[in-house]
Formats: sequence, C-alpha cells, structure tokens
Amino acid sequence: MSPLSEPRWLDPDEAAAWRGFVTASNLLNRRLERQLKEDSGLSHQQYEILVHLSAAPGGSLRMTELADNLVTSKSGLTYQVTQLERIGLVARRSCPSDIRGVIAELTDQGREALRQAAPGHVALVRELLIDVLSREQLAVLAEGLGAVSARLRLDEA
Amino acid sequence: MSPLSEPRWLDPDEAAAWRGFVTASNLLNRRLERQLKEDSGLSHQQYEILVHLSAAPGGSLRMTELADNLVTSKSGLTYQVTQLERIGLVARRSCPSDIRGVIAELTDQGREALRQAAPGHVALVRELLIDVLSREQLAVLAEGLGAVSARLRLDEA
DNA sequence: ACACCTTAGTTCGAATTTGAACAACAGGAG
DNA sequence: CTCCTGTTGTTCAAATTCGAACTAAGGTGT
Repeated sequence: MSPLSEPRWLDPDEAAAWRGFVTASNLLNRRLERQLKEDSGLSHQQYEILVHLSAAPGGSLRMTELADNLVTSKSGLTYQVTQLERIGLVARRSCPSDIRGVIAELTDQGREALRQAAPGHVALVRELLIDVLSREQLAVLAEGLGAVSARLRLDEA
Repeated sequence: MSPLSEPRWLDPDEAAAWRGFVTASNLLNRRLERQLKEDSGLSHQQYEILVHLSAAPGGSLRMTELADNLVTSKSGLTYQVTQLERIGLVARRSCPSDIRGVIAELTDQGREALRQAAPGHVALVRELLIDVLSREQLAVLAEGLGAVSARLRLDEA
C-alpha cells in the first residue's frame, strides 16, 4: 500500500528547516538584487556571470558550461550574455575545437566592473548571512547544502 | 582607514557555505518548479500562495500580509492572485474594516487543488532536501536560517 | 473640519525568464 | 563515406517579475 498510502508530511522541525530555507533564500535574493543594482547597475545574475568567468581559467567559458554553473536556462544565458556584451563587460569568441561552440570571455572592462562591485556585495553577504551564523553553523550549512547540491546535480543527468 | 580598507573576503569555509546556499537554492527551485507545473499545472509561487492562505485562519489573508509572507512585490502578487482567480482557486473579497483592503480567500476548489498537489510536492522536498540531511543538520539549518530570516526581516522595517 | 503624511492595491511599461522549435554541427556505428 | 543520434547556441512567443506612478482611503494633529 506504499505508493497510494498517506504521504509523509513534514514534522515541525523539518517544516521549520524548509520554510527557513525558502524564506531566507527569497529575502536574501531580494536584498542582494537591490544592492547590486543600486551600487553597480548589475543584476545578481549578471554579477554571477562575471564571477564565474573570472574564476575560470582564461576568464572564459563555453556557454553551456556557464549555464550549468549558474543553474539557468540556455536561452536565459544567451540573453544575459548579449546584455553584458552590449555594455562591454563580456565578449563572445568562437570555440576553436567546436565550430558550434561559443566562448564567453571576460573583458578588461568586465574585470574592472567586477573589482568595483565585489566589495559591496561581499560585505552585504557577510552582514546578512555569514556573520549571523556561528562557525559551526557555517560548517554544517556548507556540508549539508553541498550534499543537497550534489544530490540535485546527479538526477539531472 | 576602515571604510576604505581592503574588504574582508570570504574564507574557504564561508565561500563554500555561500556557494552551497545559492546553488542548492537555484537547483531546488528549478526542480520543484518543473514538478509542480507538470503534476498540477501550478507554479511554485502559486502553490505557495495556496499554502499560505490554507494556513491562515479562515483561509484568507489581506493582500499586503500575503505579499510579506511570500516575499514578493505587491504588483507581482496582484498578478498571481488574478491568475488564480481566473482558474477559480482563489476569490477576492473586500475587507470589512478597511475599504481599501482586499482579502484573498481560498475557494473550495483551491483547497482541493492544494490537497491534490501537496503530496507530490512534499515528497520531492523530502527526497531532495530533508532526507539528504541528518537530524542534526536539519536542526542547525532551521535555527540558522531562521536567524538569518529574522535578521533580514528586521532591516526591512 | 482641515491639511498632511502614510498605507492599500492596482495599473502600466520595461526587463527578464522559460521551454519549445529550430538550424548547424559533432561523433560514432555500420 | 553515410546515416543517426545527441549537442550547441539562438530565436521566438508567452508568461512572469519588478519598480514607479497612480487612485483612493486611513489616521493624525491642529
């Protein structure tokens, strides 16, 4: 009778964890979005694109890789990269080993924009999340959510 | 020299926690969105509206209260409530004590839709988040993210 | 009663996101 | 080589989101 049996609802602790996760996530995104837009004219998504490119060797990544890292749709990335290209922070190059491939590359201007935007962003992340939690809480959070992410990456493939 | 000094960057543990949070959040939302849409034709946001209304006394809430609970913009809520009204899951009533006020109320059909959508949603939340974490991790997560949420609610006012 | 500031909800336009459809190519099996 | 299947990135229409401007009403102090 398992498949049709009563579902296992969340007990109070589980519900608290889930609700906390959703609420904190929404509030944080909202706040960071505002700060970035006001401070640098960038959306959180655009900022993340710059961060991932900056962290990649050569400051460049294939579109698909970038979309996977960012957890966004391919078409969404196409749009945002076009926007970033328009304002000169990112450039498109064609991939040498694959004619279909497109490589998004951080420009010098893009590096500069990131250098200028990062401190305020990091400070706010610290203020709203990192510094609110203890060292132990942070460690548990990193390990736990790392496992959750890994679990989610798995059944995508 | 404090305001202009080098910002305190995130150390490896802090960065892992932050990245885990962002990644898990994005992947989870993506997955839940797909499941809900396929299974019930509802977006995650619409589902959350039904949940919050269902949990409220009388199955009804003022628009502003609802928007605060959901962490969304007022205009965004107006749009979604209109959609839900169109398909008969929510009804609008005017508030007795305040002529400007609008009360969103769950209809019988809305309760039924929620009753039908909830098991699959909860099962997936359990599979992707709850059951991946230990009891201790869940407790830490609930407490930590509760604190983060409270912190964020504060400097909104 | 009056002016004044705040609040509630909607409307509007612009920006963004998504999935599906598409065209072009890659990488093998035969 | 040739067919076949899977991938890559873009385009497109539709849906959603947000903030600013707006209307209307509450609430306060004088």
